[in-house]
Amino acid sequence: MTIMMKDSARTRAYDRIRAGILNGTFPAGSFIEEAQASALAEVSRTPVREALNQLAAEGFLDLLPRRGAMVRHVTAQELVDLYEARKLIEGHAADVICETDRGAPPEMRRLAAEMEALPLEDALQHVELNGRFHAALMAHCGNQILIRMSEAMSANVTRIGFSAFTIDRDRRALIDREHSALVEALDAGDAARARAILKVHLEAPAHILAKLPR
Amino acid sequence: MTIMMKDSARTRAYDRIRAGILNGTFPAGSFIEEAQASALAEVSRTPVREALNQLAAEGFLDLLPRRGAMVRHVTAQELVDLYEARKLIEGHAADVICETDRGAPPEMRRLAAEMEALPLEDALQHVELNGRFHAALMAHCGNQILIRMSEAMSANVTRIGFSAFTIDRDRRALIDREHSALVEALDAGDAARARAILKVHLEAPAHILAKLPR
DNA sequence: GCGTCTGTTCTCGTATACATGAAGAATACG
DNA sequence: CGTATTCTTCATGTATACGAGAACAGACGC
Repeated sequence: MTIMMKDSARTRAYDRIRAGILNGTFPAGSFIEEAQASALAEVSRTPVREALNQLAAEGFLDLLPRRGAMVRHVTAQELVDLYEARKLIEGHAADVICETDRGAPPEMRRLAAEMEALPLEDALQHVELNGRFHAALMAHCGNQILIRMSEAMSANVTRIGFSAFTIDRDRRALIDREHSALVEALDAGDAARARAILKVHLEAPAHILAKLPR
Repeated sequence: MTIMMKDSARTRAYDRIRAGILNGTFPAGSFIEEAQASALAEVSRTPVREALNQLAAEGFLDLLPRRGAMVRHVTAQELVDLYEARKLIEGHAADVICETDRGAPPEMRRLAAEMEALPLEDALQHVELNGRFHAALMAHCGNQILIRMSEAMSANVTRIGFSAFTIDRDRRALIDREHSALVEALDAGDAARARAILKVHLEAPAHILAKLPR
């Protein structure tokens, strides 16, 4: 859905609950009680329920009838699936950009530079910018449906990123290099190279993260 | 989301409103008033609101703050995008099936046969079975994320199918033939042929429907 | 005659009260 | 002492009441 409203009670509830899931206040497997969330967001249960519904639609929660809203475990399989789907969809976007032959979108280059310039301790910002880098790629695929799907997935990618932002120096340098390489491939209109880069860029982390104890 | 509940007020509201959108009770561009929907589903406004939220998440409605829920127009561009996304995702599913080399899922063959045996006047059933045919293809792609995306899209595909179920005899015969050809290609493990069939199978209707006056 | 302003009305957004069903604890029985 | 059953408690699901903002219509001024 992702219809962003100005500043309603529902939005506050959504934001705070989502943050709570990301930062570990609501750990995976636990139940979010409506009264509890209601107190956290300082609103009544009605907007809380709507926020929970939206979060369930985005894959953060499982709504068990008469039981409540359980924070979903991100399974290893789901993680692999998620990155495979991204590879498929972003690969398509790369194809389209190469076909139009107008080079990489300028935001991608800007974001890649920004990420490289980031101090190592700013891991959260790195995750955030990474999301925007890939969003910039998708934004030029010319297909609103795929863009919406990508947005839906990026929520879960962010979630994983947060839980695994203890990325070492080498790994982050690698990510940045792959981003630069992708931008160059797109500029050259070399679809095959772009796909190859996306393949390693999106396959490796999936398998590394999947093996992580969680 | 697609969390199927047993038989709650929310489910009744969802089903009836959805049917109303499909059958034209709520035409595109019109506003669905909560009181009106509440009377239609014979439940109170609370479950109606939750149903509207879900329908908005699935792309049926636009929720305008302080205005109401407007039934979305399906634009020609959106239609083309939708079919392109399906081609991408179902093409991937075909690849996976061909790689595993276990042939087409038996349900696909069964559904294709069922569709061919259908009397011409049973257009609604044809649309329904068509959805299940493609769902059967997706079910074997081994990626839950892509399956969920496909389900989300199939709602809109059904909607378009309903609005355009004045398909002539020749067109339906063509669809059935393409389905059979797809099953055969999958059985042969011929990924390239399967993709080619999906290409025409999913590109043609998009452009035909996009040109339709609506 | 037209534009604007204001008042009314209608619908949505939120809060709260009530009903229903499930989970857990305590007790009784084997 | 262990197990089954029942009762209590508590959270969710649903209904309803209330307040706020927007659209529309009528009247007034230009």
